[in-house]
Order: sequence, then structure tokens, then C-alpha cells
Amino acid sequence: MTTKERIVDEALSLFSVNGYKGTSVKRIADAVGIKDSSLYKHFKSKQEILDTIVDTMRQHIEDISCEFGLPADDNIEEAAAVYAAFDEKMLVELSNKIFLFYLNDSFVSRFWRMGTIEQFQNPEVYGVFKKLFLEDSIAYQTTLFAELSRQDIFIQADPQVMAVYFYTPIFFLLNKYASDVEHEEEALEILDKQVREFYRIYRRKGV
Amino acid sequence: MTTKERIVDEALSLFSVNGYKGTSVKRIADAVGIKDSSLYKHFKSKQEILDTIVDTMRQHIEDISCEFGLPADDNIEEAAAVYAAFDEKMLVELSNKIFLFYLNDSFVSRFWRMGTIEQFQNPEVYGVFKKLFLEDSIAYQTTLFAELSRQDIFIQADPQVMAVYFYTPIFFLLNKYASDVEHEEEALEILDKQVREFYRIYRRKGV
DNA sequence: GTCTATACCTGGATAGAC
DNA sequence: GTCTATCCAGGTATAGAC
Repeated sequence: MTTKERIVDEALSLFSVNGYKGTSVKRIADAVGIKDSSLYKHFKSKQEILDTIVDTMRQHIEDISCEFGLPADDNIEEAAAVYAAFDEKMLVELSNKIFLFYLNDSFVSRFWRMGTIEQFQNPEVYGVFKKLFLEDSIAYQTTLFAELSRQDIFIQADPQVMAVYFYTPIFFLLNKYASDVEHEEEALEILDKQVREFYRIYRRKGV
Repeated sequence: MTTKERIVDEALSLFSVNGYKGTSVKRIADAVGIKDSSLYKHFKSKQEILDTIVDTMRQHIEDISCEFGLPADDNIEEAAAVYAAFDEKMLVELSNKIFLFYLNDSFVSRFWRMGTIEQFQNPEVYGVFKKLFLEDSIAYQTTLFAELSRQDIFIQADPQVMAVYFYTPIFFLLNKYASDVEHEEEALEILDKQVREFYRIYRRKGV
């Protein structure tokens, strides 16, 4: 890790707890192990560090954006097989995967916290936060459930309503346990109960 | 409104957007229309202003805590009548009432925003925020749905799971539209669809 | 209870030696 | 690229006149 990368990394850690204004350049420099003045050889301002974080997150999102969505369109046979085998276990695994990724991925989880506390202060940060955690997540699940309904694996229901019921407990638990990572187990138990109920409600019964 | 009350009011407005550290005593004093030094005749420190807000919110909660819960226990006949008449319209009204109260009550909505952005900084603030928006809400609805199941108005299901499905869309929409109050209509439409689906799922069919 | 003046500190940022 | 030294703006808080 270069010094520049370490500055970004430590800055994100500090911003995600103390906020942008609540974090001084000196504290970032201390965390890196250099003097604050040295930091200005890597970034021309404190704002530029934040901008770099936002840009990094934007790229990170593109890398992971398809991860929780549908199987790729260009692989239609594999996709069909996945849907045909869709069961309760897969649904539980999907929700756990999303929840734990947002909660534990070192970059995403810190960006979540920073986005939360900077949402009324920094439009750039909030734009990325909103897209990832408030819009795309619902959009992907909407497509997924629409397809599962179309294939008669799930019952006919408004796919967006289903997506909201699938995602909002994850969102709620992320909020509740973001500052309380020790009780992750508790969150996973609640999530498990919600998803099983979701499956009970929406899976197609009989034939 | 006394000067002291106006200081608390303006401070809450500023804290709820700029955060505690992001708000200077001078800006609070400007908003009130006095000099910053005069403010220290009313509060011995900036921290004391925040403490006053938290205490005020704690009292405010007690005043409203029963509002979205069950009818009072000491009024058992009225309560029974309310349950017997429970229908889709009442459920929609309940969710709208909760959502709009949290979004538009001048004190609660500003405290919501402040709690959101101060959650990793100020344990006192977060304690009150967490209790009201993450714990009590679910707890009240759990009791409500438990009773509706017991009386065979709703189907038999885990009342906490029901409460989570009832409340988390409200919570999600509060997050999404807290910074975007103009699109309240949009939020209410989504909420309406969710609640009708909820009623479709959990109301008891036939007799 | 409000003002002016001021003390004292911390924050962001630059200059220039090495 | 790192350091020391420095500048200047802005922050919290106090003293004392009115």
C-alpha cells in the first residue's frame, strides 16, 4: 500500500465515525504516521481526499453491481437452471450474502457509515450512497422477483412490492447493527425468520 | 417563546443538518438574533444545549409513546371495539400516521435527522434515537399484531415478523425521503401499496 | 441579558530546509 | 517526500461595561 492509498484508507475510517468536518487533517496524518504538512504532497486539500474516496466507491460499485442481481443475460441457459432450482435455502443465502457484504466488506461498510452521517452535508457522497443502498438494491430484487413470478416459481404479485419486503428488513438491520457489530448473530436470526416468512408467502404452492 | 427556548429550537434545526460539530455557537446565536457571547447567559456550554434537546426529546417521547400502540389497557371495551372493526383502511391510516408524524412533526423530524448523523458521535443522542425509531416502533406493532391474531382477525403468524414487515418499509421510506420532502407523495404511494399487500397477506379470510 | 473585546485553541494550508 | 515553522481563519468560552 502506497502512502497515498494509506491516507485514503485511514481517512475513510475516520470519516466513517467522526464525519468529514469532525476529522482533522492532523488526525489522518497521525493515523498514517506522517506530519499533516506532508499529507499535502499527496493531496492538494482535505476535500480532494474525500473526492478520491467517492470516486473509488463509484468504481467499487461497478465491480459489484451485478453480484446480487440476476445471472448475466448472456448466459441464458445457466440462468434458467438457477431459477428452476430456486428454493428457500437460496433465498436465505441471498439475503445473508447481501446483509453480511454490506456489514463486513471493509470498504462498503465504512462507506455506508460515512454516507449515513454525511447525507445532509455532502451531495456527492450521498448520491453514491443513495444509489447503492436505496435504489439499486430494490431495482435488482425487483427484476429477480419479476422473473421468478414469470416462471411460476413465485406467485403473481407486484415485483416491486416483493422487493421492498425482501430488502427493507436487511436495510433496517444494517442501520440497527452498523454501530453494534458484536450482535451480528442476533441480526442474522431476525433476518432468517423474515426471509423464511417471505418464502412462505411468495413461493408457488402445488402445481 | 423565551430566548432560551429559541436557542434550543434553532440549535436543533442547525444540528439536524450540519451536525453538532458542524454547527458553531456563533451560527446558533445569529439564527436567534443575539451575539454568541450572550448565549452563554442561557447555557453554560454548547454541550448543554445538546443535552437540553435530548432531555426535551425524552419527555416528548413519553407524551407520544402510546399514540401508535394499543388502545389503553384501562379501557378494555373500547379497545375490543377498535379491534373488531379493524380493516384495510385502518391499517393504511395507521402506517400513514406513523410515517407522516415522523416525517413532519417539527421536533421529531429534526431529531430523526440529528440522530441519524450523530449516531456514531453522541451516545446520548443515539440512545434516544435507537429506542424510538429502532426498538419501540417494532415493539408496539408486535403487541398490536399479536392481539389481532389472538382475536382471529389476522391469521396466525409470528407477530414480531409481522411487525418487522409492517414497520421496515416505513423506516426505509423515512430514510429515503428525509432529505427529499418534496417527493412525499411518491413515498406515500409506495407505502400504500406495501400496506395493502400486508393486509392481503395477514387478514383472516372467510370464517 | 445584551453588548464589545479578548484570550486561547485547533483547523486547513503554505514555505522552505533537508 | 518528509520535516519544522508559520499564517490565518474560525471555534469555544470568559470578562466586564451598560
